[in-house]
Amino acid sequence: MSFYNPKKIESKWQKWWEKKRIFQAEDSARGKENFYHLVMFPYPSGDLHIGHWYNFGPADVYARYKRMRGFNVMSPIGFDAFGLPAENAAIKRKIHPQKWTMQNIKAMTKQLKSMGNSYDWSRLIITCLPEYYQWNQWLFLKLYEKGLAYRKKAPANWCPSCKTVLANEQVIEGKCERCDSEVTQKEIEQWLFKITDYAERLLDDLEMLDWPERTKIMQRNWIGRSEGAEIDFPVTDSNLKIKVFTTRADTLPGATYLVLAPEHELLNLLSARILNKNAVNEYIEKAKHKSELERLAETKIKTGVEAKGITAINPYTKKEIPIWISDYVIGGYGTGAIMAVPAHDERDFAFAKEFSLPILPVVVDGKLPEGEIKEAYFGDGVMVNSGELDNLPNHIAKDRIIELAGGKKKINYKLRDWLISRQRYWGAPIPIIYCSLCGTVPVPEKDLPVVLPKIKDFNPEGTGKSPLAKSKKFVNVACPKCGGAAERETDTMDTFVDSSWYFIRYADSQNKESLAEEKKIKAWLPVKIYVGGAEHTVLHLLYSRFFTKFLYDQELVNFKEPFLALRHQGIILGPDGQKMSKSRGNVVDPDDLVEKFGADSVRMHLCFMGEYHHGGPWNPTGILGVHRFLGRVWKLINDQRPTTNDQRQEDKNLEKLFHQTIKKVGEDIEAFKFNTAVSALMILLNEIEKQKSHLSPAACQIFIKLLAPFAPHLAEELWQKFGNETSIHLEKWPEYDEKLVMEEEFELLIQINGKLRDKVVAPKTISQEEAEKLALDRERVQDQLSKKKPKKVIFVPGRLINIVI
RNA sequence: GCCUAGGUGGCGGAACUGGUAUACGCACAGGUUUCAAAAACCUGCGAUCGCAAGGUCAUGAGGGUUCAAAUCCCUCCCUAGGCACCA
Repeated sequence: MSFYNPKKIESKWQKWWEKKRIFQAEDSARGKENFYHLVMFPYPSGDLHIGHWYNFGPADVYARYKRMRGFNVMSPIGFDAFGLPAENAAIKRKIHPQKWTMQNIKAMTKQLKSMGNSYDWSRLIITCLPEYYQWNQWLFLKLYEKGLAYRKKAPANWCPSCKTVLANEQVIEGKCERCDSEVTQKEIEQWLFKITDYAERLLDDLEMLDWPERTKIMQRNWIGRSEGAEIDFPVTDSNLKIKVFTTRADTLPGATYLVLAPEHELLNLLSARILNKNAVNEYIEKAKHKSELERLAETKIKTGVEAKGITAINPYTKKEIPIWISDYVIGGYGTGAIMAVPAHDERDFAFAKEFSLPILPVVVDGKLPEGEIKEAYFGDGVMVNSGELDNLPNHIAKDRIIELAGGKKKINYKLRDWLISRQRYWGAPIPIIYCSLCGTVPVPEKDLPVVLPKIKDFNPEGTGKSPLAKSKKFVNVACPKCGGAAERETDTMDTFVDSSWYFIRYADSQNKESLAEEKKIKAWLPVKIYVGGAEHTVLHLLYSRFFTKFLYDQELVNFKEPFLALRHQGIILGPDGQKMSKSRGNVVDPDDLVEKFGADSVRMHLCFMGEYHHGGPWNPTGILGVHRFLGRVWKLINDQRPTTNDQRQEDKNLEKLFHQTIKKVGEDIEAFKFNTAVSALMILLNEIEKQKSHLSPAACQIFIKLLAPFAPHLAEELWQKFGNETSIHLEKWPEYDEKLVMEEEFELLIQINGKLRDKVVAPKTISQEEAEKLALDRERVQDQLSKKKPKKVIFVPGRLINIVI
């Protein structure tokens, strides 16, 4: 008798699966429906951590289950290989980003293979290779062609000391992470994708997705549709107008001043008329030192300055009102200016209080408040202080006011265009050439890819440009139009561009002629189920949806949404309940666990830990439970491996439990409730052991099959010990008998006044009369009743009877 | 401040549509086995009163609805994740 030794069997089966190409997905398989199962591809940061395992392990349980349910499953894997850490490593450790990245990929591939997941490695994608990113560039050109890629000045975090652009991540409390000097905003020419053109569709199509409701809500909020009106406020003694967006046009009569964002263009146009130029400029300068988040986080104290010398006219009341500047108004949202109605908006109210500005109520519920106004009123009511519209309900007055003020109705979105320019080396070059004669010229398709050149110096250049700008060989190029001297764009693309379409590439990852062959796209896409972290609820998922819709419009794909179903895994914290990090020293290394318990135990423990989307602190001893369980399974099957002509039958109750377990495990995997599926298997094993009876070969094989998605190596070993020569993972999932799942008897609960007093076994179909009789005959019930008459009897068929006295 | 989840034994967590709260596992305690330890196996394990039978109390706190509430409603407290003062 051998002991369960995962080390002996796991690598053996991993190699066998690879050799036999068990998990390589054919583009079509006879009689089988294609099923595209996808996990979010990892960034090659160095080591696979337990969080990766938590994402990939249980997701693979699902993939294997689907395969056994008769689907032709494709489960691909790859690496999201461009990004900031590689460039940081280059600067810090003098190692080329390419080398660093490829080293990490090599190490992580080895770790990934040790998990024994059913990946189709033949479809591997590495986004930093030209054969991948040329299609990034190709997509850029398509977007450019359709007017959806454009260039404009946009702010970037700027460290004046390092003379470099910083990512948000590199700004720590408003300071540069390297040199600690204060970060400011610098306006530079950058490329953007016009995702806002798709706002409506991105919002509407959420309806058709099987996604977690909270993820949909977050996307809806991010897109942020609001219906309102645009109203022009003429500037006094000028032809200029200040455009304002409002959802509460009914409160226009109460707009007692305007507030402009510090970056509002009008401040430049009218700077000559501003009397307190110094104070205004100082305020604008200060605002540049705040990140948008900081500006918006200052909830209580409002700052601002009046632009003295310029005023505007309220287009409804025709009254002259002052113009203020404050950073709680954001340039990038709406029109960058608001009409302030302190009586009916909380923020305006706080601002008006701070600077003693007039507060004029125009909508009241009941009668006009007397004396000082204590808070803003947001509800509905009737108009007051509004001239001819007085006494009209505000929602009726709204349209009249828009009309009278010369405004027009408008739908506004919070969503902003997607800024894809990165002033960095380690990314896909943007395929654009600037010619002094021809202007902006896209690189012709035939010249793709624009290969990222190998350079040696990754330190910032000092002008805010990418380190690529230092490579004369790269920059200087002949204009594709006129042949004259021209220069290449030196910014690279946001890595989110790479990950916004990678799921399509898996359908045909080796294709050299196109992004992917149409036939193959049709065979596999859209993704049936996508599994990954909740940290991607907005950006990655929204960008992927945008790309898909764009490709749909170009008739390059035939589906509108990339991921039909979505599931998130939770975050595993360190044993101390804190986020895992190397500096805290609370990182759980999956390699150690695999070494000690085997991959099967690790993945099964991750399944068993708790609800999949919850996560939580890592329990260092908990894994022993499933490890023991697998050892017991090993012993059970090995001990009583019977001959194939064994005709023994299980006892009735055990047979019933088998069928119930088949049902439960299948349904739970389908619902991503891996924890209760594992528990059901444990209950079944406990019962088998309790009975101490030998199992029939059929029962043994059913048990192994149920275990196969969770502990694939162990299951394969036991399966083939039975004399089977084909992989268990291509076997059919066992069926259950609906009749055997049903119970004929149950424990009737007997309650008195809602308290449980007794139980009695009864047939499932027992009627109320019978149940009542049964209950009232019980001694314990008689004692409780003690001659009192039941007032009321509640009977829940198949469950309980409650006697109220 | 806003949005979204959550809060159940010593711990991770179960609990269908409101119907046996604490499944399954960890830890712990006692036992079997052993020269011994480990492993394995068996038993016990929410709190409290009781010799026991059994009772009473417990799902963040407080109220409510109901024959019956972890589950539904209201108020409050705490934790996590997200955020964009969005006009």
